Amino acid sequence: MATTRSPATIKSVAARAGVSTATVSRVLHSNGYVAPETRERVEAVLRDSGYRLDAVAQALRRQRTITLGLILHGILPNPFFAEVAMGVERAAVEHGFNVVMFNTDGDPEREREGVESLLSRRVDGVIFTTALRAENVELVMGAGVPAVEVERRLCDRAPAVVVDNYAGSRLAMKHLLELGHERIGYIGEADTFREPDGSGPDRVRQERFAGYREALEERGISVDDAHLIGGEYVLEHGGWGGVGTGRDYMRKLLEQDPTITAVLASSDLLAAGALQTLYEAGIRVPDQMSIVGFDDTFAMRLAPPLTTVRQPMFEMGLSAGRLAIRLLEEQEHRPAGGEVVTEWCETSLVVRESSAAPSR
Amino acid sequence: MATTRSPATIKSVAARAGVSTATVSRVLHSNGYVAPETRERVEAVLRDSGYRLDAVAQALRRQRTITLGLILHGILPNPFFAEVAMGVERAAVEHGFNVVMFNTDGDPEREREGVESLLSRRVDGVIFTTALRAENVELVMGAGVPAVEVERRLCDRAPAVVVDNYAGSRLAMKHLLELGHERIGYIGEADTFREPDGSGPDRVRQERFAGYREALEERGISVDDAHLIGGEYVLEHGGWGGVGTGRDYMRKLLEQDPTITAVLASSDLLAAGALQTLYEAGIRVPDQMSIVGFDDTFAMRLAPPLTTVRQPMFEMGLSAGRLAIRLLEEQEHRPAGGEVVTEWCETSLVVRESSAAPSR
DNA sequence: TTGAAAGCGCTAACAT
DNA sequence: ATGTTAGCGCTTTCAA
Repeated sequence: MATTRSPATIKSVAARAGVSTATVSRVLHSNGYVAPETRERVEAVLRDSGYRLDAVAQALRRQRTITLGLILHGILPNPFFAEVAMGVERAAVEHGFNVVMFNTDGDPEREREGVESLLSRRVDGVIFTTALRAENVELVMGAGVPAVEVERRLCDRAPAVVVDNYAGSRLAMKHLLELGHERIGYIGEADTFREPDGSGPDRVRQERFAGYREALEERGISVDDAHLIGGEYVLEHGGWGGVGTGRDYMRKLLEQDPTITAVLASSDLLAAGALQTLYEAGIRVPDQMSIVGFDDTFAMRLAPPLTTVRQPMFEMGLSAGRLAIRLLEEQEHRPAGGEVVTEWCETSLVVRESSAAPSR
Repeated sequence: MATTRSPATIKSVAARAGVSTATVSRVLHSNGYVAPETRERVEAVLRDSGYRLDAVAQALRRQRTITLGLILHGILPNPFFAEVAMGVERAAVEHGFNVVMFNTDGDPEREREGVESLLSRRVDGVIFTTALRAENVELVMGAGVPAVEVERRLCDRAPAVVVDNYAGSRLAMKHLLELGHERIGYIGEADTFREPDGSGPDRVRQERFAGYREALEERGISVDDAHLIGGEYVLEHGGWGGVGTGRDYMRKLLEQDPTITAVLASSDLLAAGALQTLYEAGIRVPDQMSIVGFDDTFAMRLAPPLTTVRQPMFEMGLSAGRLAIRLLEEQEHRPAGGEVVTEWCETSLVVRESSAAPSR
C-alpha cells in the first residue's frame, strides 16, 4: 500500500529501495545491468508503492509522446469516421501508443486549430481522416511530424491510405449487369462535408461515377441522362442528414424514367433514402427494383439488408495508424523519407437482399 | 521564418528578444506586468520564430495535462458511443482540453489497461462511456482523478450522466396507447456488451421494460407473455450485430401472437431487425403494424423512418465532459467533493413514419 | 553493477 | 517591470 500521500515517483521509489533513480529506471525498462537482488528489491517497492510511470515526464525527456493525433469530422452524418477512428486506435494500442482525437465538424478553420493543438501536444504523428485543406497537412509535415491521409489525398507530398473507388463501382455494376439489369440509375454526389480544398469536383465522387459509366459503356449501353441524378448533398437536421437527399433523388429518378430496374447509389446514406422512397411507393426491393449502396456502414440494418460495396474502414484506420508509426520509426534512423507512400485497401461487394434479377 | 533548425523554445525566444524566459512566459499567458514595448518585441519574435508552446513541458510543470481520457467500447454495434464521444470532445475543446480515447471493445480487462494507460498519461479526468467494472472507476478516483460515468452508473461513488429510461418507455407507450393500440409487443434485451459487473439484470433494460409494463397496467391491460420477447443479445458478424436478433425476435413475436398491432423495441437496432422481418412478410408499417424504437441513432435512415425514443447522446457526452472539468476545478479549491452528482438528461419521443393508429 | 548529474521546456516564487 | 532560480519526473551519458 502507498505509504506517502502524494503519488510515488521514481525518486521516492529509489529512496525507499536504497538505490539511485537511474537504477529504478533500469529495472523499469529492464535495460542495463541490475543485480538480481537489487532488481527484486526495487520491484517490491515499485509494487507496493503503487508507482505509475509518469508518461508526461517521460515524454518531455525522450521528446516522444507515444501519442497519435487523429483529426476527424464528426461521426454524425456518416459512421465512416467512427470506424476509421477505431482502426487507428487499434493500431496505436498495438504499439503502446495513445490517440488524441480532434473533431473539426468539417470546418477547415477548426482543422487548423486541431493541428495546432496536436502539434503543441507534441504528438508523434497525425492522421487525417480526410483532410479538408492541404495546407493543414503541410503544417504537420513542416513540423517534422509524420502525417497520413485517409480516404483521399489532398496533399500530394503526404502518405495516404486510399481505396479504389472506381474498382468498387465496377464491382457493383458487374453484379447488376450479370443479374441482367440494363436500365440502371445512378444516385450520386455524396459529400459529407464542404468541398475539400475548393478543388473542383471531388475525386472520390468522380471515380465512383466513372465506374458506373464505363461498366455501362463496355457493355455497349450508353449512359442515359435520365438515369442520373445529382446535385447538392444537403446536411439536414443539424448534420444528421443524407437520407433525405437520397429520398428526394429516388423520387426524381422514378419520374425521369419509371422503367429502370436497378439503382447504384454512391453511398449507403443515399441508398437508404432511396429505399424509403421505394417503400413509400410500394415498390418491392429486390423484386421490382434492385438497389446497391456504397460504404457498408449500416447497410445490414436496412430493410431489406442492402447489397453494397464495402470499404474496409476499420482496416483503413489500422493501416493509417501503422503507417504513421512506421514512418515515425524510420524517421528516427534516416534523416528524411524517400518517396510518398500510398496504401491501397480493397473494396469488396457484399451481396445482401436488395439485389436480384429484374422481374421484367 | 524560423531561423534555428530545431523548434523554438521559450529560451530561444527569450534570447532573441533579449529578455528572460519569465518575461516570455508572461507575454505568452498575458499575466504579470510587461512593458508594452517589451511585449511587442517578444510577440514579434514569437511570431516569426514559429514558436509553439510545448504542452508536455507545461503539463509536467503545472501538473495538469489539460486532457480528458475517454473510455468507450467500439462504435461498431451501436453509434451511441460515437455520439457521446463527440459530445465529450466538444466539451473538452470548449475548455481548451484535448481528449485521449481508449477503446475497450467491451472487454473489462482492456478497460483496466485503458485506465492504467490514461492515468499514466496523467489525464485530468476520465469519462466512462459506460463502465464495465466498478473497480476500474474506483481506480481512477483512487488516483485523485475525477471520473464520470455515462449512461449507467456502476460505481455508486462516481458522478454520472444518465437518462430516465423508464420515462422514455412511458413516452413511447403513451404514444402507442393514444393512437389506440392495445396489443403491443415488446422486444427487449438489448445489451451492447457483456453483462456489466456481472450484477444481475441490467438496470437500463429493467427500466425500459418497466415503462412498458406499467403503462399497460395503468391502462388496465395486463401484460401478455405472448407479447414479450427476450433472450440473449448476440453479436453477429464480428460485432456488427443486433439487427439479426431483432429480425428473429420479430418473427417469433408474430408467431406468438399474430394479432398484435404495434411493437416497442428497446433499441433502434432491434427495431431495425423487426422492420426487416415485417418487410419480408409484406406487412406494411405503419398501416398494419406500428414500430417504435429506442435511442434515435440511425432511426431516420430506416424505411419507413422510425418513430423512436431519443436519448440525447451528444448532450450526454457534453454534460459528462463539462462535469469532469467542473469537478476538476472544484477539486483545486476544496479538498474533496461533497455528495455524488447525478445529471439527468431528458429523453423525448421523435415521431416519424413508423407509427399510426391501428388499421381497424 | 551502480550512482551522480545534467537537462527536456516550462512556470512561479522570490528578488530586484 | 523584469530577471533569477528551483524544480516538475524522468532518462541517460559518464564516471566510479
